[in-house]
Amino acid sequence: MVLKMSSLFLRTLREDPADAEVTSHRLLVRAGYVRRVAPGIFTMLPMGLRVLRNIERVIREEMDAIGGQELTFPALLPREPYEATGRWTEYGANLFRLKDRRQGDYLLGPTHEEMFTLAVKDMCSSYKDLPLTLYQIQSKFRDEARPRAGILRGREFVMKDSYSFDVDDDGLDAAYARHRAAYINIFDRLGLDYVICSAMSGAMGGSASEEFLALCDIGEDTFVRCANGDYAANVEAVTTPAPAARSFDGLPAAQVVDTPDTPTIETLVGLFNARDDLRKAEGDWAAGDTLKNVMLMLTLPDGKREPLAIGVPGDREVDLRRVEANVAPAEVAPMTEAEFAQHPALVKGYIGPGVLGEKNSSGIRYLVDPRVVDGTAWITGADEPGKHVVHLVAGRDFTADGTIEAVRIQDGDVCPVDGGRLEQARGIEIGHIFQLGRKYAKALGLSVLDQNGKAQVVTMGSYGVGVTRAVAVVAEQTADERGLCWPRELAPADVHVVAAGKTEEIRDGAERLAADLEAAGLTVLLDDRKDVSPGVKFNDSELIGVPTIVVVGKRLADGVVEIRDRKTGTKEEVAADGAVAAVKAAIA
RNA sequence: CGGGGUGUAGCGCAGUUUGGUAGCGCACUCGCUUUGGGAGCGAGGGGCCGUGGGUUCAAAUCCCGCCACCCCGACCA
Repeated sequence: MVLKMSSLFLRTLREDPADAEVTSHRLLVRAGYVRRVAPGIFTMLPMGLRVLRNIERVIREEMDAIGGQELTFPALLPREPYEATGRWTEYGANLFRLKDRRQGDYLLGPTHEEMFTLAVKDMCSSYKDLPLTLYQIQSKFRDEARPRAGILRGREFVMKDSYSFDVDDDGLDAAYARHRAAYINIFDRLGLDYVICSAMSGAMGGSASEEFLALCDIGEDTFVRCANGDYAANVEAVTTPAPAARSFDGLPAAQVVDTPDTPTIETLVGLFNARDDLRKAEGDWAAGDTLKNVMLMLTLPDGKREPLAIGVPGDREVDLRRVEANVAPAEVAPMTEAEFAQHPALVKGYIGPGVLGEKNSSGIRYLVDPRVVDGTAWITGADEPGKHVVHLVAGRDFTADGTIEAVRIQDGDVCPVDGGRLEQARGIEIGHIFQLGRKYAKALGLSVLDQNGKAQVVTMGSYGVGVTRAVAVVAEQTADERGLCWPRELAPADVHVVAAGKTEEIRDGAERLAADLEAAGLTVLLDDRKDVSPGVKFNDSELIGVPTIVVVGKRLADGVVEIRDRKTGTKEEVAADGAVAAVKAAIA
């Protein structure tokens, strides 16, 4: 195929569009791949569509390779199935809802668990029909509060979603593993730099869950990884290795101390360090030796509110997103003054484990950071104005109701796998695999008969790839200061032939070469525009980002054309009559 | 939903402070020249200046309201 730029529906922009900030958005618009229609809604122009289709092809090949069967559900869906699973309301404002002329409720599908589940219910009734993996590549609709970064986060976007159906948990594990391997193949073939992160399965339910995050500074997800490369996790899902419990032997008795004028943890620690009689066994007291108790309110799905106290080392902040992930589906907010007032046992600024806990005077559930293990000694509030308690030992002087991952993760935190140092990085979620379990099958009545003729609720896995997003992420990761720079597998063409010069010889030579390359099975982008100077064509070729560029120009008279590598910038002169072979060699 | 910013030609912008014929660059059309890194000269076409009201002899410009969009945050795949 030869795409002639003289007639191709393509227009490059000399200047950056004013509304584009991030690299991929800027370049995809400038190079004529996409156009914005409305916030978070984009048109794929011919060049953009070619890249999108290439990504889809890679995904189809890998999904088919693990036995996935492709189908397509409508995007316009009736309310009822989503009512049955509760998502008509639970999905919230992000769901595009609409009415038909008879006032019937419809929605634009944000994801299709319900439809897949019902389709399998419709078609399958025996364990012999399973295992089964179905997938589709289709437009999804989510009414994002704030679409951003061009096609990176849109309100309409193409997604590959697949679902596995198994009779038992072993089957689900196997399906999950197959998808994981397929996703690794997909993202490797897309040439992406990514990590696989442990993730929370969240409100969707289910157990195992991993996210594929493409490394990217403009990414919306923060994750941590171990410097040794053996661990990566979404911040919500990071687990803190609990230190071994220590013996109580030889620990001083707890002691209540007057602590006037200690408004901050620093001043508090300073006071204790200044008192010889309150010395720590070794070294000085530090902020991390204090136990800070943070009061929160949970809002449960049924609307009930419930207080929660969280104890963390004083040098750490509480990360509400992590708390929320761990108490899902409840929502979390700091306790208000009015709510404080309803709990007389709480002395603001001096709250300690003395009153916290379901068995103590406040009756408030008390969860602590995993670092608070038996045998650790703390400085914390004494539940009286102006007083703190020191040498308060966990397991001896107080017991919490449990532990919770609540502290904001910091660089240097300990890796739960090998004890190495964790570091934070930003990423963009391009794939997510997780074990849904039986939630949807149960809600929609999907079961099959097993060998014994007994009905078994089917267990499901759910696996997604953001296809539109992948276009942006690949652009983001590969672009340089000159423009886009596609990996071969995804490029809108195999080779970009530039006719640099307006003589008939040059134009004919370029057209002949394009035809020869086409005959050799390559897709060719041919810059045959007349009245466009070579400089413009060179710049456009670099902006557009086809990986191999062949310049047919003044040296054609000597029987020579130039092959350029877009990524490295290297140039090589080859004989014009051997150009096809040279290009094929460059591409291989 | 909170904070900030911007709406003027297809794109990028000036003009608004101090009211008085709507401009510049790119792109587009025609002619001549030019042709290996965003060519030159000449001649053109294209605007309800986001929107509604108000002030005024006169509003892109001043006043009030509304809307849209972008960015940051919250939220979310």
